[in-house]
Amino acid sequence: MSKTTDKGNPRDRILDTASALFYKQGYQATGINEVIKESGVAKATFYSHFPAKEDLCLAYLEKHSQAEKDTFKAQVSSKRSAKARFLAPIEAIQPWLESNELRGCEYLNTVAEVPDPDSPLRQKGKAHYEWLHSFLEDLATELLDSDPTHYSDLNAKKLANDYMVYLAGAIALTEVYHDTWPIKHAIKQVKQLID
Amino acid sequence: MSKTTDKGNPRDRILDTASALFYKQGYQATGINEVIKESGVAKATFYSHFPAKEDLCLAYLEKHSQAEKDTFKAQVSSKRSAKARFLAPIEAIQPWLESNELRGCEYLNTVAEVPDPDSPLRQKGKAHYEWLHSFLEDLATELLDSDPTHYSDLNAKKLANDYMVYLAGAIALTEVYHDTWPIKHAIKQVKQLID
DNA sequence: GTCTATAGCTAGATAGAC
DNA sequence: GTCTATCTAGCTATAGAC
Repeated sequence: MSKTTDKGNPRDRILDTASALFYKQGYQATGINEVIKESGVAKATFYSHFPAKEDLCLAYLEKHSQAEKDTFKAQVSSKRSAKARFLAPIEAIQPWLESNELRGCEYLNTVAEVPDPDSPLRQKGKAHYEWLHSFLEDLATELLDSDPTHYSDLNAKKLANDYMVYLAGAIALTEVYHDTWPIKHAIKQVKQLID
Repeated sequence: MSKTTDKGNPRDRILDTASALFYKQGYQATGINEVIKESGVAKATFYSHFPAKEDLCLAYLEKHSQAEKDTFKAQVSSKRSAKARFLAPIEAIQPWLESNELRGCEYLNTVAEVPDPDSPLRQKGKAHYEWLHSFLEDLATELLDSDPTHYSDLNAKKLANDYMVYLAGAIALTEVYHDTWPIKHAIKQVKQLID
């Protein structure tokens, strides 16, 4: 329990602890005292880094958002063909859901807990989905440009919209059913969209 | 504020109040004291009807589930063609979302707040989606049987899975974006599935 | 940065008188 | 069924000593 053996600076310890708890238990169900106790910092230290609970949750969402963007970009970069690059994001989601006990998406879950659409927390969630949306639209454009004749009846914007709905539906239902069939189905369907 | 002018018996008043609050504010953010105060009953009266907060939430989910089943059934019954009947559920969802300030689905929202997949609350949510799933599969089967030649390349089970993913994705994203484009897109896509 | 103490409030739930 | 009072516990957040 000595402070020196704990990895990272206090702020990182707080954020890592809070991230795990917010994701596992939810925002409202996680208390500040719990975060402080588990991260092993003093109360004043906590409040010097995060003036309020909402700031902590914002930092958690931001951190996960950055990590997910990096993961998606890396997955896409590792593929050569435009088709494989297009499919990379949704294919990365299944193992991610499985490694998180099918707890679903941190942004969808947080949005569900915060009724006010103007809340900074919801704006953060929306911003992440908007980033993903434009990321997928870029991949769709790249795919369509790679073989204009073959994909002449497809539209990049519409394809990206479709991708988003499949993706969100699969994540939400995988959590509801606590079963992977929805994400497996969505992967098949997104493949079929471009066949 | 006199008790006699309040409509309904105490249990109904409690349940109606709680339903509105749970849906609008969320499960964790809604307090028992708030429900008791707003419904105008005594504390002991409340606890005689609902031994714990979870029981109240279960009753709320059950009530909404029954109402939604009735709505879906009525919408489908009002259509003549198998195609219109098939599309009725998702077409009913857009006005429903709009009339609820795009707050989304009570089951998706509750599932997001309750991490334990074995919780009675989550089981209730799952059961509702399973009912809808089989309802849509019946409509898909009816549609395919109505013109076997035309729909020879479709499969009712797969079609119902697809319908479910579109539907859940549209509801979740409509809440995230606080915009109706996802449900509008999903309606178009489900139509296209059977064209 | 650390610690303890605590304010001020609200939560879920219970008890007793009527 | 009604009411008020209250218990225990937890919460977010602040203050003061080191």
